[in-house]
Amino acid sequence: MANIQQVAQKAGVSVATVSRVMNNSSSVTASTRQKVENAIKELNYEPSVLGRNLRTSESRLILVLIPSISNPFYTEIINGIEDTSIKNGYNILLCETDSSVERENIYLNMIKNKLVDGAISMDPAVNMEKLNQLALDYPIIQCSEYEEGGIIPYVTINNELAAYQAVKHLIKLGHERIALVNSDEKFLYARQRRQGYDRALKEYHLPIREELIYHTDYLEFDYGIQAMRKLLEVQEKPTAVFAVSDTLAIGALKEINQSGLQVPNDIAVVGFDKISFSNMTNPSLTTISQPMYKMGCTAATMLINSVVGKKVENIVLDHELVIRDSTMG
Amino acid sequence: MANIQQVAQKAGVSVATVSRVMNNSSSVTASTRQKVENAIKELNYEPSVLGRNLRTSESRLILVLIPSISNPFYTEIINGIEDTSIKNGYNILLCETDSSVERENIYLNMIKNKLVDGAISMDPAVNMEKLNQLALDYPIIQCSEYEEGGIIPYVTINNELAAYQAVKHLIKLGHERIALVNSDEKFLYARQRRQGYDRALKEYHLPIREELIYHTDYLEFDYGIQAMRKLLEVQEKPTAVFAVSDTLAIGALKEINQSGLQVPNDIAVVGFDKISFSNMTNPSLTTISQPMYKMGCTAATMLINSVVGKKVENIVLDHELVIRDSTMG
DNA sequence: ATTAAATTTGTAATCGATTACAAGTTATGA
DNA sequence: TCATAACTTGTAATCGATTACAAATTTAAT
Repeated sequence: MANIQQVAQKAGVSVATVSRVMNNSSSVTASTRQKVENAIKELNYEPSVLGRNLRTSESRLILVLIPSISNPFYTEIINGIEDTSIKNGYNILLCETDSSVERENIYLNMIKNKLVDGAISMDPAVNMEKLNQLALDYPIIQCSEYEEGGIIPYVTINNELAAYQAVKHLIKLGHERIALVNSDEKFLYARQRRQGYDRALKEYHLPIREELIYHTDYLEFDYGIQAMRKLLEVQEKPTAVFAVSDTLAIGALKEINQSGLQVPNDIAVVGFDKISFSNMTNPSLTTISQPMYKMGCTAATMLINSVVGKKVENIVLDHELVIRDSTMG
Repeated sequence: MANIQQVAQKAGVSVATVSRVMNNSSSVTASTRQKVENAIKELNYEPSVLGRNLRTSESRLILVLIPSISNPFYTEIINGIEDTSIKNGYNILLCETDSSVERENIYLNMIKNKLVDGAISMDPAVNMEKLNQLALDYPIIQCSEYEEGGIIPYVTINNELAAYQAVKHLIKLGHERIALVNSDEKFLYARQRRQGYDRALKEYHLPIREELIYHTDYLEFDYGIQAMRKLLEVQEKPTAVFAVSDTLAIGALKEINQSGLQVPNDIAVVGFDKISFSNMTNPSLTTISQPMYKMGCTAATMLINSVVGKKVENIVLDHELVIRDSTMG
């Protein structure tokens, strides 16, 4: 690969002029510009991003941290982030942390090293201490999961309200024994969805039965199966299940079918996220639709604003209850 | 962020010595090493990857190109790539091309710009001309999809054999009208799987009926539904369907259920890939299991070998037919 | 004690760009 | 025509590391 001096030499100009042509910054005569452009073409020159970034200390690269690429919830968000970033001349660097502090550190250090201009974190298990510390010096946005009262700007939905509406929908259908398949309540979204569940039950004077509340360690299908298996062992079985993710809900669906019961007649199921697969199950899944693409776009916009020095505000987006066959056959 | 000269000054040594401590290359006395390490700790110094890479022209970053993050097929491969990379001191940069030449170029240019040390491509729609040209100068590996007789090393499975076995399985169960839901045969894997399908039918003296072969433009669920809808309109309906991806097969399953027919009694279904969802459908999906994790590991190993200058050979990994409920109720 | 060999440390060039400032060139107006 | 303003171009410093090579120091051998 040719470098800028070779181009300058071939064009018979200085490196400064070549740089000016590349960035069409200050004025260059048409004739010299032509000479330089010819040299560039002849040598097939492309500027070294490394050299440039070292000098300008910007990379036009955005770090996106996700816990796991296998969770379909993130895919739409990422599409939003990517589209918005590219539109603004940034590229994204997608990094899977597996919720491992070690990996997370490797990636977060990129921001200190000027390898990226900022980061969007979507990992609920992120090391908030480290993130807050970094956020003092560098642009960081939290997407979907966040810290209440923290210093890092975030985009999210109203989890409490969404859960409330999901459960209320079940209650309106006549259900009284409604199970909750939640994840670990160390996560804020889990606590918020739990609050919504509680509020709906209280509002309709239904008791909160601990035996109908199950916590899983992970959001994968298998854990949904596990959860449902336990819930079906309860003396008075639930007639409806609200799971805090579609993956869990689909696992539950599978286990209910397996046990010979019918959805929604014997047990109704509601999920959360509206992942694309939620429409492929049999029956199709009632779920809360998060505006995932828009969330991604918003997060990216916020981050880029933050990178260029603008002040950004927290944003709460609207969600929607999507009623399908798993609650109304 | 402190830089190396500040550390040198604080420790009362030269920058060269600091660099030596950082890379524990040549010998440094215990006492000076101590001084430097103290200074590093005090200033909270972390070396600039940009400066280092510019000098050494290596980044210890690997580019991974996938067409779409929403296809679950890639997730396990990526896990394999990531684990192997990290074990060898490399990090990965995951990039979604959406099979867009423009985006692809942006990312592929990173390799010329020394932002990454090499690339693993998994995009069947990749611009082979550009990729081949790059491969002359830089380490590149193709994973899963590849070019026959090309110059780029690849890791894959025997697609023809896998398809042959899948169809043979259906034939052995007594099926004679077996539909094929294929993707565009401009892709090598599609042509190979088609060959396997043809071979199995021929071997058992069954006719190849064009009306039972459907090509889709994309691999998403919706296209499986579309395909099945068409196939159900055929005069003599198929009694079995072989789809070249699980996502398509799951779409087909959904459409069969929707139309009131039973899987596998009315129509049997076989997929390809063994994505994690394939076990969540009702009934669970018979499918070809690709060793995705291992494929990822292999691709990463090959690339790293290539980066350090070793010669690498093409590798064909073993697959497996996983028989589940969608073919044998 | 003296010299040679081995080890440790420092100086300065280098990677490939950008950019302030200086210098050179052209255009403008009296 | 000449002074001045406006515009082009070039020189050289800079970003933050690594690393030959040189210099200084320590160790070993006589």
